[in-house]
Amino acid sequence: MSQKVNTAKGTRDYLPVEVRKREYIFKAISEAFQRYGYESIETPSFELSGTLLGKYGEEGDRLIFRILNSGEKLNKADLEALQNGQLGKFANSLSEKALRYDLTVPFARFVAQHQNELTFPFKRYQIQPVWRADRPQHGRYQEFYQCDGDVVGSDSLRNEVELLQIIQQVLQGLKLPGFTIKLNNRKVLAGIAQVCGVEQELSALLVTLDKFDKIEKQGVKDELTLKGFSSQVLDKIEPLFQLQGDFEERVLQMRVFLSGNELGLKGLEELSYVHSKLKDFLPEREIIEFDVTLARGLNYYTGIIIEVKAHSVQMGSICAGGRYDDLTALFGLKGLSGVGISFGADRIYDVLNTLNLFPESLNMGPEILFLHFSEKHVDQCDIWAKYLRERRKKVEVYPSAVKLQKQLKYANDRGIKWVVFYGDEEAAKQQLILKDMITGDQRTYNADSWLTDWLG
RNA sequence: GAGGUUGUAGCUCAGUAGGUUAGAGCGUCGGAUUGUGGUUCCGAAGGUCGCGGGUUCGAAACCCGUCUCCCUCCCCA
Repeated sequence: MSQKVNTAKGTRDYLPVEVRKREYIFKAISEAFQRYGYESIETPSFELSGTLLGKYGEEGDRLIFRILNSGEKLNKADLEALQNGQLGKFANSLSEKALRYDLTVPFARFVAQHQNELTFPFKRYQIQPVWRADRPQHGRYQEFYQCDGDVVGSDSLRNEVELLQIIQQVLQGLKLPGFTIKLNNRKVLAGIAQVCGVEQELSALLVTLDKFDKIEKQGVKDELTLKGFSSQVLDKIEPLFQLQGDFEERVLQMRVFLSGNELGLKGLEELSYVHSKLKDFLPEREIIEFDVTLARGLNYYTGIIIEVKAHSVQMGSICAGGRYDDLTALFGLKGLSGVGISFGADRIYDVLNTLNLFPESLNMGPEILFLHFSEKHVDQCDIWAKYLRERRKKVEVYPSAVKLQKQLKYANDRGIKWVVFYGDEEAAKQQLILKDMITGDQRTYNADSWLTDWLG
């Protein structure tokens, strides 16, 4: 290699062994969704800027990759805006398309656009890459795959329950030893703000509250003080840091905190309902946790908020989601409530890799390789190979008659278990040798009957 | 978007008071073994020292810029 080459920042290549592992994850997720009747859809990699901009909060727009206009359209560049330092306006004049930032907003657009072609409640899953102009860090990429499942057109909490079951099944299916599903509810958070009389500063309060697990109580208080919250408010929220016990016990404590606040109590009721239903389904409900400080979630969430973290590995959340009552309204379709979750496939990959949880079988290549002695004998090998492939075996015939040492090394490197020796010596005796590359054992078979003998 | 850090062979890394021809291990390739791999032994190939500029008689090393890596914010899968 004479020139230094690299993938772009925050992106990476996937070698065959990595693709096998990724497909293992995708398969676990898509099969789980399918078992619950979700249909797969796809949307374009990029959308009109207007579809995406403004949907993810003020910070969100900054992280959206913009696609530069090409050709004559560049003449539309608003140089005046540039002169005046209006960078946002200038950027908009240069770009009218953007790479999707997540799968939820494009899905909302999709539902609004195809409302007459869909049957509601509509359940879909979608596995595609998304792009964020974020600064790469451990477990954070600029291109990564999300695996979303959403239900729109039903406000039943049974959908939440179903999605949580799916999460549990996927993660259990992937043999993840431990994980915590944290739940909260936007209504509870709104209730907290109302009780404290800071409804106007709701999002400022939530952003800080959400950092509780990281910066702890004092850190939260310091930051809130810095943001101008009064000491009365700080005193008022004190009980939020003192919650103890299991899910229901915490709900009870919050009932006291939110007593008289209709919205907040409604949120608690929802949480309680979801938790009680899960009890019937999930064998290990202790992994379900009520976390009042969980505020994370995009600003379109209105109900339940979900976040999942893996145990015994330091990594951000591997799955997140929530209910959004009005997302499609932004695209002209009102009165349609949705709830969804999003698995972070790349993070799940990193977790499974770190904990060495991928099955050993993923390292295996084709099952059997026919060594190539000469064109004369390889024709017979092709016939056998065809027979085996028709029986769903992964089979290779080495392409040329290079020295055996090289062919065996090839088999070894590829993780091929069986190799077949069929050269002059074997052909003369109407035999072949089958060698087990793992144990090193080899056995002679009759060339006419080995297939049935070996296949059993 | 703000701050910090890193970059030498395919990989992991040595290499500074600036000084001939930039090294090792692993991997790769060839041979020992022209019909037996994963072990061993011998040998070989492989580097614009991230990129661009500057300081200097002389830069992998010092300075500036840029890109990348990793980290802290921000935000999030």
